[in-house]
Amino acid sequence: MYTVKEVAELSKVTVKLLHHYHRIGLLIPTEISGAGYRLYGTEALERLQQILLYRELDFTLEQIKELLQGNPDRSTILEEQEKRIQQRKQRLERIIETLHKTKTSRERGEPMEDKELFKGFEREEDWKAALQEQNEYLKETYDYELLDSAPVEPQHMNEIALEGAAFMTSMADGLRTGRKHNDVAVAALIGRHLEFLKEHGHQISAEDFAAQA
Amino acid sequence: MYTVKEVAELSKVTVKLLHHYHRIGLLIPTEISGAGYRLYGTEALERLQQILLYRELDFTLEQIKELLQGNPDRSTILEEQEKRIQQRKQRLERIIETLHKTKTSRERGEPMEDKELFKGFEREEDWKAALQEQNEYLKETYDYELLDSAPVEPQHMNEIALEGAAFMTSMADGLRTGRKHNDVAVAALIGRHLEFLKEHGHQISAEDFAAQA
DNA sequence: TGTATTGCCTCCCCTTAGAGGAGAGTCAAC
DNA sequence: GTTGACTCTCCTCTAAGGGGAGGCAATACA
Repeated sequence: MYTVKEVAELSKVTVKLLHHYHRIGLLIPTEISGAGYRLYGTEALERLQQILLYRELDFTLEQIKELLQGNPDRSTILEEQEKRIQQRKQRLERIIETLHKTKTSRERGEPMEDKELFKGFEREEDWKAALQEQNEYLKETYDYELLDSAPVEPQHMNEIALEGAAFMTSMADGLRTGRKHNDVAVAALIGRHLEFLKEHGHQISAEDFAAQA
Repeated sequence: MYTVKEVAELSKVTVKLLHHYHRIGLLIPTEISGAGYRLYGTEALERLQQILLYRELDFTLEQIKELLQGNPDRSTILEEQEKRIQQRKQRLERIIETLHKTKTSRERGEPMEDKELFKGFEREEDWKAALQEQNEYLKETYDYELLDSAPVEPQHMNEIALEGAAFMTSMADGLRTGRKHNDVAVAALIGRHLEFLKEHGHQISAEDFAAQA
């Protein structure tokens, strides 16, 4: 059992926030001591983690409350949350792209089109639609190419293509920003990539991958 | 010159927000028409872009105002903004990491340490410090690890590293500029890459390479 | 030329997600 | 038994807008 201050330190939030979440019924302490002190157990901490994740995704506290009460299946929630965070990351990537364009066009003295200035600032719904479009485009070109090789399920291939693209962009980004080869983020990235390949039947040893890389 | 609605559509914000930014003196229209209509020119749009970027980085509007008035050098601002966005992206990556850990430890039924639950939720300053630490740690372990594997000639490794880097950058560049997978330049690039690998004793068939790619 | 629609304005109040602080009780340690 | 750190409730304050009313302005079209 943790007190407010302990929870606050553990989760890097303020005590005020815990009060607030209690008051609005979003995170009720596991137990209240005789003196009225809030005491939180592990399951409350887990709930707090969920809350903070959802908050990171710009859900309102009201929405978070619903999400957490309607759906008791934590794994599904986690899946969803990851998808949304990935989307958000991609949005940031797109903003970075726009930033780059702005910088280079400015160096060259070429003016940018006004509407170009705002790519990446779409609301997430628009953004989702745009992704959808691109996915379809990929599927098409991808299917076309595939006629020469083995037939595949589009669903499956799509997944692979997306993973690959994500991997490449992330790596390229790392190179561009001078992130070191031994950075933890890079290692994690590669780890996931290899795991993904393995899962999809293209096993490759870390050594071979390293040699090629 | 654009009216509020036009600017709103261009930049995907609401008219209300433009009113608001005008009222607090953050974004003053280039001109006010006889009837009191707000009219925005390109330089106002550029300022709006800056504002939205800073907002994305969680600066308060007050801070943004200062940043934009104190420093007239747009390029420096852009540089800074990109750094911060990159940092933010890395923070998201770390959160994703934590999410993954939570998921797998949950699948295996192993409980997670309470404090582990909150990695990635640090405020950005803490977060920067943590990254620094980890980098150093990795550098150490990396050197350490290398002792166990085969000794290599730096000359040779260098060559390979250079080829690899060149290949990656070229590919990344291609992706970024939307060059198609079946572009002749890409094919040539891949051809050279495969040949290089072969020469250096890491033969890989075109099929395997394609599968992995 | 009139009329309808759409767009714009100001003004005022509402909301969300907390932060700040006052005043008072509680706990642990020396 | 006192002190210092911690906790509680209650109240007010803030930032960043959103909603809507009431009233001009501009455009479209018949």
